[in-house]
Amino acid sequence: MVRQANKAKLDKAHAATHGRLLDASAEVFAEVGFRAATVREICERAGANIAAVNYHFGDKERLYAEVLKTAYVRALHKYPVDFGLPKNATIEQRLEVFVRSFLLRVFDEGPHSHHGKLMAREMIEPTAALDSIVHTVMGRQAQAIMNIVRDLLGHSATEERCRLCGMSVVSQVLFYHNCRPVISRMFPTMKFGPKEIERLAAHITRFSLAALRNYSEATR
Amino acid sequence: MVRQANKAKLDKAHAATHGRLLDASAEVFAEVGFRAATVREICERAGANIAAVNYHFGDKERLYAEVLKTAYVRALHKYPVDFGLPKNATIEQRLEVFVRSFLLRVFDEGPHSHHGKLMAREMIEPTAALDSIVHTVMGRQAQAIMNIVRDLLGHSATEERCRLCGMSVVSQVLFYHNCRPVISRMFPTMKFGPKEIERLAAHITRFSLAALRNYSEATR
DNA sequence: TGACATTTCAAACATCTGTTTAAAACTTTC
DNA sequence: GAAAGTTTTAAACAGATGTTTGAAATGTCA
Repeated sequence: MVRQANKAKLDKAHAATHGRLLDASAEVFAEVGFRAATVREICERAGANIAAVNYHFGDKERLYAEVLKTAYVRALHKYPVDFGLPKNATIEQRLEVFVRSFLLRVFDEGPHSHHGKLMAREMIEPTAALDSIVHTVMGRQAQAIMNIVRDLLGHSATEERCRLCGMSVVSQVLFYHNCRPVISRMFPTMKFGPKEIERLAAHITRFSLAALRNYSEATR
Repeated sequence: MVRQANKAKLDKAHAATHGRLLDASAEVFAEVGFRAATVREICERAGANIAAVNYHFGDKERLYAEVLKTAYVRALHKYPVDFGLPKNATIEQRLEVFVRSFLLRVFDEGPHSHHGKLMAREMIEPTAALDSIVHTVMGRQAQAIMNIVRDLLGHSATEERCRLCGMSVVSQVLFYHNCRPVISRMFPTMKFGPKEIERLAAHITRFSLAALRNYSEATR
């Protein structure tokens, strides 16, 4: 039996702990991964009881799925694929904007930004939550870079070639984020602040532009 | 008190289980990662008792460190950076050989080849074992690609530019391996057999050659 | 053969983990 | 204000995990 009447305070309390659990668990999941994260640590950071996760989300796995999805959507909303792109942009601008917003998205580490770390872990150890993401939000990103690449290669380029070249662009962005443990051990001076990210964006755009413009002429 | 005398059978028995433990644990560590791997599973596959890991290696962590190091060294020995490179090779050949042997190394999945998977996990969740690897064996690889890049960019290129371009090459190789869960979900037809790896090597070499040859002319 | 060393073994230990439970605290509704 | 519904709480549960232990088995060597 459901009561439709006014129950503001209860709803507010429910939403409050629900939200605190989401925030806290996003933090913990990003820090140590799904498996190593404990519901005890999550609940402690959320200021909630040990049973809160099961009461509000059913189990740890469904909590994680919700965390991953919202982190992805939020990051894509904060840094859209066409972030600040002028109406009649050149193809060079389109590539640069794609690369820069992608970098900003994965490197963003604000209190509500865990998309980069969470996705990096999904790459190595995928969970069930990854499937729905790939086939919904991620597809649009793939289309965006494929269109840019096709315009640069010329429309006679095969689908496979566009795909490979698209991945060559994407790979460069992900490398700096996902392989940071190795990079920072090998080049300890390398930092990843806003200024450095801008330099990275410039390099990746330049490297990729040179490659795509001269791909057909390059002998193997 | 140490006996120096003939103790062949004991030594053999020791070395045998020691080796079986290394093989079995390499398998398990590669499959599920350090944390999710259980010594029970490892010992079962090795046909050894639960206490074998602690007796032979002290603890799980030291076993892992030995597994990682030997896997890396073995892979680099099987596919050296200059794998089949002729004496007076062109710069194009040097790049292609670097890319191909790198791909073969990370994608190799024989019964004794877990280097790729182990290192992919190290990237996301580094253990203490990574430090020693980076500063020994990995440094040589970095030098190899840096030399190739410098020769292609011209010797006036700055150290930072060579570093960035070197990483742009490396990133493409690692992407196809490390991000395979996403790739195979997005493009289910894509396979990674020997033939496909050869095509990948050709693409990455071609893309990178076009980029490096025209890097200085590319406007941003 | 018998004293000693090494390796293997089954069992137990201590700890940690996600989840469940049943009662308590709180809120809403009438 | 009392009944009903909702959320929180502390405690317990059941299973898994790395490690330890002390005895048994196996090998070495004088």
